[in-house]
Amino acid sequence: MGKVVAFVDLDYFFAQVEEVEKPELAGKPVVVCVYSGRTEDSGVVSTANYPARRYGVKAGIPIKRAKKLLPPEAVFLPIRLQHYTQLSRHVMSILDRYADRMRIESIDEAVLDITNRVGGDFEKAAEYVAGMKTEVLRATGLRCSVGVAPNRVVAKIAADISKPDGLRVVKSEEVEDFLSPLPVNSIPGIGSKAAASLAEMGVKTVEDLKQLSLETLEKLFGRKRAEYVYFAARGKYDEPVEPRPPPKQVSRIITLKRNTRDVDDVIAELSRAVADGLARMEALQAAASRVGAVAITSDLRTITRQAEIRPGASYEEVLKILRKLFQEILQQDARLQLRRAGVRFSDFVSQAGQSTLSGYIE
DNA sequence: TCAATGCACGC
DNA sequence: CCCTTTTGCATTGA
Repeated sequence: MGKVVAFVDLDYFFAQVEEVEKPELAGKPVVVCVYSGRTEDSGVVSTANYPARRYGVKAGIPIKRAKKLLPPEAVFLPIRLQHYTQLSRHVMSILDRYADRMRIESIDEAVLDITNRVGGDFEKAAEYVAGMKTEVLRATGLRCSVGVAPNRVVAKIAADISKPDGLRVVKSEEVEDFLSPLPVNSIPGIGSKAAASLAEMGVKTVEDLKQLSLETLEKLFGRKRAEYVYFAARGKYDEPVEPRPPPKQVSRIITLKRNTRDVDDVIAELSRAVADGLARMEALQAAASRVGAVAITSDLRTITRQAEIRPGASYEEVLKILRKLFQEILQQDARLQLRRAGVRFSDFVSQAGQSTLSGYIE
């Protein structure tokens, strides 16, 4: 028997949370912002609600540009990530009760295998999922969009298309007709770069994409991605719904008050992020054996350097190594100015003889 | 095999 | 006209 998979996506999540908690925002454009602290209004839009989107405001655009696009009644709020995380957990705990197996994809997305819950029946799935949406709404005030399909890729696309507050079921026999007319970038994993190279070849829709051989795709995307795209375009990319494994790396990045090539400045401004990253590692019960410096230059290029550390290295030890790494980066080009700086912990090793390395053999 | 880079995707 | 943050993965080049 084929699977029944539901993909749940909380609508414009962060902005929706603000709307739910502040009824006076009703009907107004709401923009949740990541302020970088460099100047007043420097930073980007994290999420915008639908009234704001009508003016062309969306995730990723500069706050300044959003202010120009929107009328005076628009409301700009700073991101409250911890709060959204709490609400997300609440929602996920509800969703979990509706699933045979669930995978939390991100703060606002989850994939549920509901095959047994609905006896493999897509008609039943529609009602079942509608009930789930209602419970989430009653418990939290939040609306979500849900796609139901035989696998997670198609389910995600169905959820995307149904937004906001949507519910779209795509039965097995409907999958091909559902996918064919969609633009190639509807497929998760095909972003702007991949879509652009495909467009150059005249490939615009999933139907067009299906005409390309595995070999052609391989030349465009490399082996792994080609295989994924090949099957995804046919609605046949399938994998079991399994919980997300623990993170393999922890990183923190900050925007510097001003561009600099002074290592002391960089380290001073980065220190809080380092402490924060170490706290996250502690919470994960993980110890890194590598640490990396991430430098973003004034022209927004990214340069990275890594070094080995003693797993469980202290804050001071980490700062010392980071200082060396940033020095290396700056020395490679005397003209470099850093705009942003970050730290990355990776290559985790865990205690008690366990190994996080997948290739580990007893 | 390792280090560095780039793409994707999310908000 | 301005440019945040986090993680995973694949490719590339040595």
